Amino acid sequence: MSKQISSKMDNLGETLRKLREEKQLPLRTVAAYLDIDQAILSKVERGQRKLNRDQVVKLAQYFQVKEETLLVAWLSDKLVYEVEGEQLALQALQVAEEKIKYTNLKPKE
Amino acid sequence: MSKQISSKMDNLGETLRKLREEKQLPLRTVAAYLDIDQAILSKVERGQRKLNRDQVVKLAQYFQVKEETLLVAWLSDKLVYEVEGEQLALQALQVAEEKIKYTNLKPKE
DNA sequence: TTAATTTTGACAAAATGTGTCAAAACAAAT
DNA sequence: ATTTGTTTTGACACATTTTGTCAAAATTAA
Repeated sequence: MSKQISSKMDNLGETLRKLREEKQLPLRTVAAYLDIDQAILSKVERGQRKLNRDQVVKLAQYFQVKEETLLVAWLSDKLVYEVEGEQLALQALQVAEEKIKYTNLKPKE
Repeated sequence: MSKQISSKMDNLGETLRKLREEKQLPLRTVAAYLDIDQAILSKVERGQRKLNRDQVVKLAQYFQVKEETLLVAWLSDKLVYEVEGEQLALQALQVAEEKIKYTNLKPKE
């Protein structure tokens, strides 16, 4: 069977909420750690706001999870947001992948 | 052999420059059609500025090429820009693809 | 060298992003 | 059922980014 696909698995907001609830922490506490208002964190967890890269990295530390996990969720959320509502989303993603693979292949120039 | 990969093939800027040069048009003319300054178009063709969706659609009309072609180039450029410099770019793109496939699968809810 | 085109960078205006604050809504709770 | 703690909402302010103009500099063609 191939990789499981579920929003719970990959969305940053839901992942963060789950982590926070596991530890029974109020928004207030986690928000304070990030030095932002709890209102923002509430919105982040429900996908209405984005965090910046540094905040995501800090949260990986805080919750003791692999930075990579949260960063991929964060980045892919941004990508999905970018192509939201586009018929050609999938094709664009595939072309973007090829472009990235290509530039990774020859990093010179 | 698989799909050819080259920046010329997929980048919006280079595609537009090629189309414009084929028709021997100065930046001024195409820019006027879009109702923007030629400076912007110059930057677009060299990848220093982005167009918006409507402008891309207008240019497909103008140059008589498939809208889809330019839109995929435009969208994928945006995606590449979004993950520029990220180690996890490829993984994020793949996850984003899965998310899109998934939501396309069940458009309800 | 002139004339046309393209490129560059300083600037302005508009749009978006990022955060605060306080009130409203919700949940637990016994 | 009111209290206490938490979460959600929306109005607001400030900062940053986008999107464009303009004119001068650089480049290309004649």
